[in-house]
Amino acid sequence: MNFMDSIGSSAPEMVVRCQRRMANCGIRPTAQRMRIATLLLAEPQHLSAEQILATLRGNGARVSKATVYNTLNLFASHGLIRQLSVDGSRTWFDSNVDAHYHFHDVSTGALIDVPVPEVEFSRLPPTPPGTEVDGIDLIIRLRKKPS
Amino acid sequence: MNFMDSIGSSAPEMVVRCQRRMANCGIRPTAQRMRIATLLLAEPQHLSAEQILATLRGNGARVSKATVYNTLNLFASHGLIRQLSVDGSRTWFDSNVDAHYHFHDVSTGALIDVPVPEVEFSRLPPTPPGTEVDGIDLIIRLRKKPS
DNA sequence: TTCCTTGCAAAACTTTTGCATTAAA
DNA sequence: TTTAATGCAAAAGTTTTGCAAGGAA
Repeated sequence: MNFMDSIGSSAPEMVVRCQRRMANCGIRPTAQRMRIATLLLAEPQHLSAEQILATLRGNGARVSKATVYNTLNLFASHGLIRQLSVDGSRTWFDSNVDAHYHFHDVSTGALIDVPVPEVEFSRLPPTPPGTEVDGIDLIIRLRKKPS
Repeated sequence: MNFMDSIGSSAPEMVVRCQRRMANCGIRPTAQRMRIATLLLAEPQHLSAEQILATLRGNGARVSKATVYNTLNLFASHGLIRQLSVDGSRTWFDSNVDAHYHFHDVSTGALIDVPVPEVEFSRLPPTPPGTEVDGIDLIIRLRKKPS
């Protein structure tokens, strides 16, 4: 199976962009990796491993669950994607690796990006001795408004 | 087995306080629940279900894993404790139910409380239509300072 | 050939559930 | 006595791992 067979109906420029991003990390662009990348990196979104597996198989791809997890972990370790823990039930893989925050609608489960400029901290705690800030995970939980 | 047999060596005033807090929620103070409560609610801390099970059994208690999970979920649903998702590997049960945030030291795994007054938001995003803020989960990830 | 990747199945973990037994009101 | 809680084992859900087979360099 070659690359072009493997990527389904993805837009050519997206395919090229994924190849470039993977190459920048020294990740070999195999058929399965390209399918996962062109699906997840197509737009800013949050997908679970199971969703990715189901979508790829629905598109006729031959992919194993192990490869989906291995690939997502590989991508995350190279900063191509980000892993999110929202409620502990499963991991969400976020194609948006720019700094940003999240809304989490508890009633629907929806996860919505919040751009950095929409949040301003006028005060942050001093970090414990010997440590520095590695990143800030902010989840604004939402509920349905009663009225 | 009666209450006094069940609570191990907990300070009497802690036992009474746990009984009161459970009574306020209409939760029956059984032996296992009292042991779990007097352990977890003794101070502000973050414990996993497995840690609680191991500690209680180390203290000579007869408790099952199912009861630990059922009890922790019961406590959480009544607002006696709070569940935290930090890295998706497991759930942390937080005895501090006052509003607060967290440091998470990625290199050690340590979880440290950050009091509300130490963080100030000068800007927060408008909530999507029909929703309102239910709560804010803030985790400041820490790494070892290199120098 | 040599090294890396994949698929499959099994294992590992965390958490939940069914059901008979026990304890509490 | 009547209802609720517990323990155990099994099940369920997610993620990882071992290993043989397949593919790329």
